[in-house]
Amino acid sequence: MKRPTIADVARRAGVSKGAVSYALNGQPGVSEATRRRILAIAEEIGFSPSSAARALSGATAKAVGLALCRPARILGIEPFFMELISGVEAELSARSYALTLQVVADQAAEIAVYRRWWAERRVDGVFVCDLRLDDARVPVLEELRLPAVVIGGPGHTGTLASVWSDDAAALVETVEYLVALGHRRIARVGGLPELLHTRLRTEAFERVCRDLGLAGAVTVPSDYSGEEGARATRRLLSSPNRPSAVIYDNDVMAIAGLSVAQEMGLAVPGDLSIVAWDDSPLCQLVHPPLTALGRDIPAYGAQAARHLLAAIAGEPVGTLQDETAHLTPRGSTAPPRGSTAPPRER
Amino acid sequence: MKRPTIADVARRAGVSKGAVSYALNGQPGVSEATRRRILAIAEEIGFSPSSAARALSGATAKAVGLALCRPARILGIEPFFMELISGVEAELSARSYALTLQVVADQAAEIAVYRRWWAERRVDGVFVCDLRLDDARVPVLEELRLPAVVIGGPGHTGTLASVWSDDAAALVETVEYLVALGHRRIARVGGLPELLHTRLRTEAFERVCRDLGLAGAVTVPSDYSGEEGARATRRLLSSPNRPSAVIYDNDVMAIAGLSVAQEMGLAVPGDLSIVAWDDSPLCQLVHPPLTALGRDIPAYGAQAARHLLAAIAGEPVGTLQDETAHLTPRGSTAPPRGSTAPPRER
DNA sequence: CTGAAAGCGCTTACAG
DNA sequence: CTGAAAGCGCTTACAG
Repeated sequence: MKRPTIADVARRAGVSKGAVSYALNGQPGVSEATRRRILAIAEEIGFSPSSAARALSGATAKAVGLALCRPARILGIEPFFMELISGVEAELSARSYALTLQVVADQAAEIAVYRRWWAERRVDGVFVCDLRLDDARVPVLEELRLPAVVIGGPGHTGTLASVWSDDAAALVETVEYLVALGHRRIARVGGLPELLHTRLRTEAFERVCRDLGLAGAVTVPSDYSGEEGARATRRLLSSPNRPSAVIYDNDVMAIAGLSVAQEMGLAVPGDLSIVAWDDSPLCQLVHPPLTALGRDIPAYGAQAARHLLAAIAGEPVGTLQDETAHLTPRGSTAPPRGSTAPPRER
Repeated sequence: MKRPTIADVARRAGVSKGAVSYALNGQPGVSEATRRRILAIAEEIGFSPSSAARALSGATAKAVGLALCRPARILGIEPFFMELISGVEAELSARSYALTLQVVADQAAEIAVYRRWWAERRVDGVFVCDLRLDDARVPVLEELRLPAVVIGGPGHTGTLASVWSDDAAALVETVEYLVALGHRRIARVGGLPELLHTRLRTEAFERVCRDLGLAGAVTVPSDYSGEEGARATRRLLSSPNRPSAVIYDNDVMAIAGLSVAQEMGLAVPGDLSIVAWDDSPLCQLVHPPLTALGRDIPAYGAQAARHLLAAIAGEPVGTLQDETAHLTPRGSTAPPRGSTAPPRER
């Protein structure tokens, strides 16, 4: 089957190629009647402008890029990215933008991908995930003047646009909730320490624990995998002053932690309360169901996509705050059991 | 920053644009010394050929497409697609191919996406997931002559290339394993009934149960969600002749089933054995860890990608069988407890 | 409101 | 082995 071109449409409509182009792009230069006739013919013969020709004539590539820098094992198990992508897609496809996805091994490879995309004019803009402190990607994207939206923050985004959610506030709320239940020994299994949002959560955790006079507010780092979640939990639970509550930086580690606790003969929530970030259907599949911090990730992705399209359109874009994760109490949290309550601080 | 073009490279190298093109594409027409010099200059000034210009000159778009037709909720929770994408990417990026991802609402939308991609010349080929019986996408792709690799089968792929895995054999192995343990009442919670691989599994299940003289080999359909897995399990376990073993078509439903069993006071594996498809890290996070059918999904994706690139290159490609899922016995399966053994058939 | 033409940045026959 | 040129299918000033 031969692909129809703009010339085919022009011939059948009895107009010039220019007229077809104007009609298709909603530009002035054709009468309303002609425009309608041209559109009908394009539709009839299944014409869509060649994205290559369009991009080459100085218009946009009508594509944006997303590079993901996580090993396959972790990518698969974290619902976050797929949910984010779903939300991004919903917004993009409504405006006929394509999403170009690339899985990369490390930051250097990711930067190389940005440079290549830019040189190839393959994308009009990019999303940046997993922001780090002094992130090397930020100055590169600024230098290339490639429109970008950082998914994360606040801060450390240079002059790039960004969307973020206040994890620190959510963490404080969680600690206060646990303290209200009577917990005094709270620990945390954190995500990758080099990620900014991990750092922000850790700082908020230490601050609120200090403010509330809680001792031993330790954060054990991890790579988000179930194995590390289990290992961290074992370490925490076998320490002399074991915590009565643990906050996990993702759902998978929380579920692993729940297993470990049960394995060690500790009742949840009787002996140990558990809170998971990234509330997902998984949290409700286990017993007891997990108290979790959740928010609408597809909506977050949609927000990021709108922001990026605005940046590409040349609109002034800055920092956009999305909703803060909210706590959904479920069966995995309760007041600490009297018999196992930690000794009162003195 | 101005993007370098082939003319910039040609000028600095003191050769024609044609020579640069030949050098870059490994074509004859330039001496080895000149080629090396040109490549060095391209590297130095960060030149990559414009994908649009390249695509427009009749070369390929250097991109392939993947349309996913599942709701966000399900996409996120199934590690399958992200693992598949990881494997696909590994192969594509090694050959500088981009992956264009699109989430669609239904088959009609998916077909529209294929037609648009084709008309726009946006991709050189596509992957087709979730094959159905009499799948409407197959004749469309044949008509468009858009290179495609169906991920699924066997059969029902028309003249399209495909990669598949023998789910029927894996299912038979699983049933035989359960029967060897002493189970006589085996049920199954299946995936979406309209998907071909669900159908093939169901047929294999019914066949092997008939061959082995097992009664009540029922398959309850589902949408792969934890909720439906839980509902189906409740229904199965409260039937008068409840099964002593259940096979689930994915890991999430198996975990939900485990929860339901424990909720209903049934011991796993004492009162109920559980087997999950799609062995994933999740299966080892729960208690007891789940006996599961697994295979290397990133490798499957890589295989599919190689196959698609071969099809795009015009090589004759057909049907490729990938490894069959293998059963990993873990704590969720055991001989049925004597007291709860089903009455002997007579 | 419409038509003829240049130009985007490549690839690829075609001469030399 | 190299250079000059056509052409891919659009968009967009520029004349009419």
